[in-house]
Amino acid sequence: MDATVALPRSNPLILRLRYGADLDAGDRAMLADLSRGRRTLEPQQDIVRAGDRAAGVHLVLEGYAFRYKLINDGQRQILGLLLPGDFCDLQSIVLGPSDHYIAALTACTVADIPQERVDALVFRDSRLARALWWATLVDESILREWLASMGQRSADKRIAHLFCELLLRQQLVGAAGERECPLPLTQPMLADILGITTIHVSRILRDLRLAGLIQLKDRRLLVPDVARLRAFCDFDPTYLHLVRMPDLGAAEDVVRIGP
Amino acid sequence: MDATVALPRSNPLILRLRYGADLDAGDRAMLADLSRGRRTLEPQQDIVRAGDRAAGVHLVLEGYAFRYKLINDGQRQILGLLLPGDFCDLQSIVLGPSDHYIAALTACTVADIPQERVDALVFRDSRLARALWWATLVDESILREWLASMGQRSADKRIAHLFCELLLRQQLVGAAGERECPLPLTQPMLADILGITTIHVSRILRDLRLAGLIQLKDRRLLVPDVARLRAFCDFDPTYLHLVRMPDLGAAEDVVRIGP
DNA sequence: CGTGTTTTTGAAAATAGTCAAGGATAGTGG
DNA sequence: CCACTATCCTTGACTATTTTCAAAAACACG
Repeated sequence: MDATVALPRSNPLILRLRYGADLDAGDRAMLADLSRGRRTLEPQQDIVRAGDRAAGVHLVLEGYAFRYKLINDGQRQILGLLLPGDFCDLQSIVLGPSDHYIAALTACTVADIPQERVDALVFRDSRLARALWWATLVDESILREWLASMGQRSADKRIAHLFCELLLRQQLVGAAGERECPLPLTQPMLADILGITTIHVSRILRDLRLAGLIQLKDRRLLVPDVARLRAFCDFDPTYLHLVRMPDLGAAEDVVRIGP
Repeated sequence: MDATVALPRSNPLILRLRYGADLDAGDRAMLADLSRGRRTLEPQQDIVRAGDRAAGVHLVLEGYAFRYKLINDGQRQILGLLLPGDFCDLQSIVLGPSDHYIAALTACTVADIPQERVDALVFRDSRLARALWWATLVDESILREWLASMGQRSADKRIAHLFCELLLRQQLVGAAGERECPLPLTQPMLADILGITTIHVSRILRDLRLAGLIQLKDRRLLVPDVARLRAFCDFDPTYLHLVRMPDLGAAEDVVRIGP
């Protein structure tokens, strides 16, 4: 990491919450302050284990993490991907012991935020509380879209939809270009996201490549024609709730998110 | 709060929130007060439409409702079932326009709660805010379990798991016996919950019946041996978060929830 | 350079979907 | 009370999708 301290400008949490509420400089300072106690994790290292009674909350600052559950005899379902600016387990302060695992997907840095500091934000300051609540509700909304995808979309559209989502979500925190982004997911992991086998993932990715919809190289995804991929899988970003609510103030610094 | 006044004992919201926080009589009175302006809905009638900018929030008091999304050319994925005591759209106060539909499943009565009253609870009173937040987080937890079920469980275990969940959730609000409960879901609806076809649902229900795991009659589910059904589908109710957190006070009136 | 994981492919088997049709059920209006 | 309609439920035969099993090629890393 480079020597000149972490700038609020590039703080992924602040970037993420822009759509959740109209934060002033003081709010942003408080959020930036949450990112202080950072820690680096190896890929595959657990951040939260099912049953853990958390002493605090974790915030992803760099890299990817993911939620998962283990069903039956060790089958893994990945329940969500956590990008920079995403809280891992904000729910634990209210819900108690986690019902699922969270692990680093890539090498990543997370902030460990002590319980009291979160309590102070969530239960006392209503504007920041609202912003944080917004973030967890967007997570829930993504979960609903994944469930709908799993139930109703064919496997190829399911992958395409996931790629559209990841491209967009990474753009939001400045981690992606217009048409390409990091994609540190192996095929076994994609399989555990999509609920299909690794072998099937391989075949479908080949088909998408042959159809000219995507290119994969060096753990990066390139989408030659974003509009075409979106049309293919019927991608509608409404569920990411990136439109600021009118009564929350002027949207001075809203980022453009698409074509 | 004295015993003569309106039914806090049978108020489904109060029953539901027992696990979310330790509410005193005043809290319970406020919650009971939310159930005042009630309205009756026909089956299939929409409560919330995707895109709606809600003027308030809806709470199910009697009957079932359900969330759903429409994908592509009208395929429906059911995203959750709402039982008495469940909020339909608490998220809308923070998230803005809904990204999905909510409709009555059976005839049901809902309370329409104006925005300001919810704001007053959610953003000012921290104990009730916590209880309400807990409820939305349990919803999210159920959603995660459904996603895991969809991705990793075979169709027969998926149905069995859903039945275990419904039996238990209805017991929590006093709507079910030890081994049986209402099941107002048609097979086409089950299909849209489970992401399989109606025909397949029919065949699997027959198999479960033949295996002696369930009985269906008059829109009711009877489970002859709950432990056996739970074992069959690996049902673990942890995800419903029915264990009161230790630091929230004594669990004087916690209900037993299974063997 | 070897070792382990990831990716790819082929062929067989299992699971789930499609098409078609008949029976059951509930509600409607005569 | 009965026909009439619509939806729901069930079954059979066929098809498509996805998994399983097996094996080899590509790649990453110490």
